[in-house]
Amino acid sequence: MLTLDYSDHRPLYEQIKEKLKKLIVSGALKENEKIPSVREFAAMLAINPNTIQRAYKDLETEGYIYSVRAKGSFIAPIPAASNAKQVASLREQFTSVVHELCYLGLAESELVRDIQTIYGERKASV
Amino acid sequence: MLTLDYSDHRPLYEQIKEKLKKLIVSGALKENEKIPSVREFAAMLAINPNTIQRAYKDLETEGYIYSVRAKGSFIAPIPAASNAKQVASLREQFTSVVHELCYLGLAESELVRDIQTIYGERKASV
Amino acid sequence: MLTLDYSDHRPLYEQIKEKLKKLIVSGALKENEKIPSVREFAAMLAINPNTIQRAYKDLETEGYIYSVRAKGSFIAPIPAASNAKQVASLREQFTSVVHELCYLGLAESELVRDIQTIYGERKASV
Amino acid sequence: MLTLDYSDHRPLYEQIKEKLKKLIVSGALKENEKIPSVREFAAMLAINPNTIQRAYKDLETEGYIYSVRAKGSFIAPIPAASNAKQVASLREQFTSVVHELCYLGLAESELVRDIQTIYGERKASV
DNA sequence: GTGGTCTAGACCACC
DNA sequence: GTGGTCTAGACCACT
Repeated sequence: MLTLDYSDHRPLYEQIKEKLKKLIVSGALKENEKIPSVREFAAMLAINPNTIQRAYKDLETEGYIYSVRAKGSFIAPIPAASNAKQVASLREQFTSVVHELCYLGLAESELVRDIQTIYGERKASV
Repeated sequence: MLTLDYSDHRPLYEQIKEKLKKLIVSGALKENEKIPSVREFAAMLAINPNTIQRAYKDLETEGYIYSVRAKGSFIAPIPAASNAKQVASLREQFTSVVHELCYLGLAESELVRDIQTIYGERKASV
Repeated sequence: MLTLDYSDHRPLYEQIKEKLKKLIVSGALKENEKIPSVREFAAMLAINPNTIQRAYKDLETEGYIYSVRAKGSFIAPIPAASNAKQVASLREQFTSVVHELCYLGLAESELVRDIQTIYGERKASV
Repeated sequence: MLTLDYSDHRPLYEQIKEKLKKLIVSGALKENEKIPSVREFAAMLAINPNTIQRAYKDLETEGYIYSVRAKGSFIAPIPAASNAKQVASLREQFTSVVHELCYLGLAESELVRDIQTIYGERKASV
């Protein structure tokens, strides 16, 4: 499902969070789909279950997954009303990265094309 | 010139690097412009000169500034042939953020407009 | 493991970087092999741990080693896609040295033989 | 004739030495050709004549140029018996660079071709 | 015990 | 005065 990169300096739970989040926002994991249990996942990655627990808890707080006691954890539905704070923060990150790519000489058209591709995929899958 | 956030968990030199980089790529600091000396900057921020030294050294190896012994440190000219690895890494970050913003429901047009604004400013300043 | 030359005008951390790099590219140190800890190495060379830290950090950003917090530092796997800038710079150095050796009258065949020996060893060890 | 790079961390006289040496070994400057006087050269580069003096003196010691009092400085003839020490040092540098390029995955044939090109040019010019 | 950050203070080369 | 190196010693996060 995903692989760990020990040469990455971030804590393991952050890596796991990020990779799961990517699978969710990219549409690879669908609404209400079941994800592995904490213990299962920990066994698969050969790490401490607490690390998975922490990642799942954070993702639940951020609204990306939900857990049902004795059932397991599932992908949350796409939020209808988006979190304004979260969007603002991401948009700041977005403009920052665009500034840097512009500085490094990447063509504007390439970025616009990337955006169209991403939005196109999403529409198609909905 | 810039302020430090001691509640931020990232190292001080990373914060300094990031903020200087933003000033450079946004065009606020021009080619060959002198930036404060190591000691001067350290005094302004009330931190140890070694911390500034480290930030400057890193920015120099990344190609954003250059230092001349006994002269000072200066903004580097915009790279003609950009580092392919660096661009690739930033572009990955870009698509990742766009995926997330798309998931959260931000309109495609907003992002495209942001890009046009940023590229427009740069053209205007050249 | 290696010795320092205090009569050399270059900084200690540069000497350490260079010698470790030679051990890596010559194949004396294998992928994922553990190298001495920062403190251990510093004690062996009778220098300050910060100097080793600096050498390790530089080698990590250059992609020759990787460090894992609370685990140690290790030889990085051989890069699949090599850094174009780095190769270009080394190749320039290469042609420059060849020009000089040619000027000094060294036979072309000697250089070609050296190259075949080096590439032969690598193939054999893989 | 040559340009200075203030972002280079080496002393100016070393930069000048290196660039002149390259012009000599590459054949761009021929035997007994006159090179600019110390004061002329210093004026051209807008630097202190002492810096040029130092570069010329070093190049003369190493046998690349010779000076005639009241006449000027000239390119020395190609040495018949080469300095064994110098060749050995360059060859060490050579094998070191080749090892690194091999490690980074550059094809053996590319290096051999480079050598053939360089030696070919020299033969043609003699 | 590991890598990593930061401080304080010294010294060097260069100009 | 500048950038740059090195030391000594403290503290942190993570396992």
